[in-house]
Amino acid sequence: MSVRLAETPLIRALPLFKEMSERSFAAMMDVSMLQRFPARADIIREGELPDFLHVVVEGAIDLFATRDGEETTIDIVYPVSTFILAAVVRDEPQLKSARTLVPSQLLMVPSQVVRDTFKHDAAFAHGIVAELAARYRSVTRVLKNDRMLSSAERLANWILSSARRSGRNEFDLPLEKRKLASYLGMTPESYSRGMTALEQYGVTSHGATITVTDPARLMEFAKPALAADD
Amino acid sequence: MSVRLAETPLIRALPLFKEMSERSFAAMMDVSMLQRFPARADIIREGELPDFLHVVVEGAIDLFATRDGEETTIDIVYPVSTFILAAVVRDEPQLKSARTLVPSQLLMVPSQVVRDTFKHDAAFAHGIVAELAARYRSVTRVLKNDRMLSSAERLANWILSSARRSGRNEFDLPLEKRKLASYLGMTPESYSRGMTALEQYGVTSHGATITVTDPARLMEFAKPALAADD
DNA sequence: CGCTCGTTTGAGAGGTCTCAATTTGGGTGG
DNA sequence: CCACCCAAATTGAGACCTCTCAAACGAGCG
Repeated sequence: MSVRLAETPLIRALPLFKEMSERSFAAMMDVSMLQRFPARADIIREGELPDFLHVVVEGAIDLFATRDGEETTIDIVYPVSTFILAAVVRDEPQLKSARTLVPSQLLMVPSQVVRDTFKHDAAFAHGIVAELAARYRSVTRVLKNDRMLSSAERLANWILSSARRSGRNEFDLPLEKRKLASYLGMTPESYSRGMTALEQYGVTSHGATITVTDPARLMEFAKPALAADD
Repeated sequence: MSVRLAETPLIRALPLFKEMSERSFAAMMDVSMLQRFPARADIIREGELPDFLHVVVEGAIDLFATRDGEETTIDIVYPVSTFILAAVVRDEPQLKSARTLVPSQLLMVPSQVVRDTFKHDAAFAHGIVAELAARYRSVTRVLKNDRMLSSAERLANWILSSARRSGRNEFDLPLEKRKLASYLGMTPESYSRGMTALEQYGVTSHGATITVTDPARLMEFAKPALAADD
């Protein structure tokens, strides 16, 4: 029920924990857990009160909402982001469920400890604020894209960001196409057709590999004003 | 360029400021402004860096995004919420524009002061965190509704929340129908048709007054699982 | 080698939007 | 106080996007 001493330096280096006092940090690690999960493991369920703040140390997490058996992916988080921070802070029911997309390692800090700590440790509070603000802006962007872009445009923008992030014009899908489709707010069928439609704007796709053959043309189509500002 | 002494008690009582130190509060008020705006006044524009954190002391604010001349309302904030907090915290471009819906009074705190203060004042940081988390959850709910509900269902849920908030089965629209439609992610035409469709589920509408004649039936239609949890 | 599950393709239905015309309602000035 | 005017709201018709349902295809794995 506590993080091993050997592993604390890794965690200590994360932005969220970097500036907090040694004392608070030690106390927090003492009651936290660093745990590994296999792929597709359910971590939390929508509607429950948050027991832990989760930090993605390694892997990838799918945050999704459910209704009538349907799922929609709200966000996908990678190291070293947190998830369900807002629910922890407010001690209110979680608005989304979470599961691992790939084998992952999570740091789990008891909710009550998080709340107690940031009341006293201004540096930790600062880290929480920065993280919360980042997550907030992320959903806001998703909402804007959903509201103002067609599915093909959302896809185009996603491809552009991915290419930019990878630094090259060719990259591999980091997740199943159906998950990506859900994240982009569309069905797998629409994703597939969208991909076909983008061929004329300089995108080719072979299996899980996507290649942007004509970035300028793709940008012209995507009008990436929205996704750009992060 | 500073809030008058006589007005500080009002502000001091707000959740965001209630627990901060007297010293920080006084210093902050000294460089902040309390300002009145007429209806439909532009307050901030998407894409700009935030100069001030805004607190809605009185009135109502429309937060919207623009693209190709089209607007979509992302959120509507009432006293005593803040807006563009995330952009202020991260000192990054604002993701949305803001304008007053009705004559409003806003407290404007210079961004830099906000950032400096919450680094040192844990109680203020706590307030910021709570506010940020609340806004975050709010957008998350909007996104979930957009993704998983039909426009009529979104409308039904909104009516149910409004009725619940007012404590009665009858209430007046607090804003233009077109704005409400935009907030709910639909066109004015769809709003109008949606309203007609809801008549069979126990909703009548005369002018700006909406009456829920059969709450049970409306809830059955709306399946308010999503909007409920605030 | 044959499953199984994800992906693609096809056909069709449905929801929402656009454009246009009409009606309603609120505000202003005579 | 009333008539007018403008903007908002409603109604209608049609198009478009996206979804649903079904079937075919393909890749990975036992």
